[in-house]
Amino acid sequence: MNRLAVLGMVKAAAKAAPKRPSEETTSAWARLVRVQQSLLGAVERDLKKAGFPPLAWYDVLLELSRHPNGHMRPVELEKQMLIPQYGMSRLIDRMTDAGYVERMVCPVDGRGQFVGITASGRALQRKMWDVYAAAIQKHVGTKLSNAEAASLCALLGKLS
Amino acid sequence: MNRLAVLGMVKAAAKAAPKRPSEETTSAWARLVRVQQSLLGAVERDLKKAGFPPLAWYDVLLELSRHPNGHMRPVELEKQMLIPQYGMSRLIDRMTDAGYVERMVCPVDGRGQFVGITASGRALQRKMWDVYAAAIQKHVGTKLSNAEAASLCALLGKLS
DNA sequence: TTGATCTAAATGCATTTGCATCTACATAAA
DNA sequence: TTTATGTAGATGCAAATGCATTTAGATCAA
Repeated sequence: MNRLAVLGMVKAAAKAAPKRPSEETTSAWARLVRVQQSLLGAVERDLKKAGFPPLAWYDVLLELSRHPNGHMRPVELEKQMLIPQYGMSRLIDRMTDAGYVERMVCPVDGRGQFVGITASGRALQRKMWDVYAAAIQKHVGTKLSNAEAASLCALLGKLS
Repeated sequence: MNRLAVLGMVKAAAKAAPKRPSEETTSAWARLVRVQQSLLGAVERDLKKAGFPPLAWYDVLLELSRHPNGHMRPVELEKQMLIPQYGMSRLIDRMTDAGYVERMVCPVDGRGQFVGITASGRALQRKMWDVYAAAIQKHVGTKLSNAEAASLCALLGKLS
């Protein structure tokens, strides 16, 4: 964990230097990085304190649980979660060892595979959500009105 | 790096369950995590592509360069950057090996030390800022007006 | 077909992170 | 003082990550 992205001075920005962000842009960036790091850290700590695995595991379980038969291709998961290929491969290793997912043969592509969520994976996802939801509420819900949350969401949407 | 924080369903939120975030809150959270991860990844890639070390190094250099004599206590840096003590200790190791900072004795506390930025550290900070600034502009500046950036910044401020 | 190229996934090896502990000095209480 | 407790920083070891490469199957062109 790290990401602090503090800003460099913007003094020279006025003199028509190309590609220099405005102060508003720079401040927004700095705060985005800082706040997200701090919130994410807090949420991860809450999960760990409750005895749960990291958020990445939850993300995998949720993705899988939302798919038709509870299985997806690793490639899909990579794209969805923005995790590199080898990272996903090993995450699946660990979650398989823990019994929350299982590797299955992929009928449509001999190179590929399906990763399926197990019953205990579904159970874990539900239990984690209790804690995760409480953490989101504590760290975000109590600090923004619904209207503010909605506009934050909209602004962030422009950055995608 | 990972953080995807997808949301769990909020169906039950209406029935007065305690501590459940609203949909607005949950969506804002999900987008915050996702967008920040994706932007930070893009910026880090830009830096690496330009042959520079990770953003954390820049953060250290900038902090140091902004302080009176170019030095700070490691503890201060930890607090500023939200990095754990052992993480900072090792980051300083690496940056010292690379010649960008140096450890100095701390006159006011025999346990502690000062970390000072070197001339080549200052030079690196300036060169990195060129690339970093361009990246911020590309990934944020071109997507938000100054007014939007300012209100994003304000909303994020409420989350601290 | 056959060979060239592309894509899915795994893996060896080096680097980084996390955790727990340790050392050394500081501070405060007896 | 002496002793207990607290704080700054380093470090051994295990786990996770990043990078480069490999294997195996798909796809496409000749």
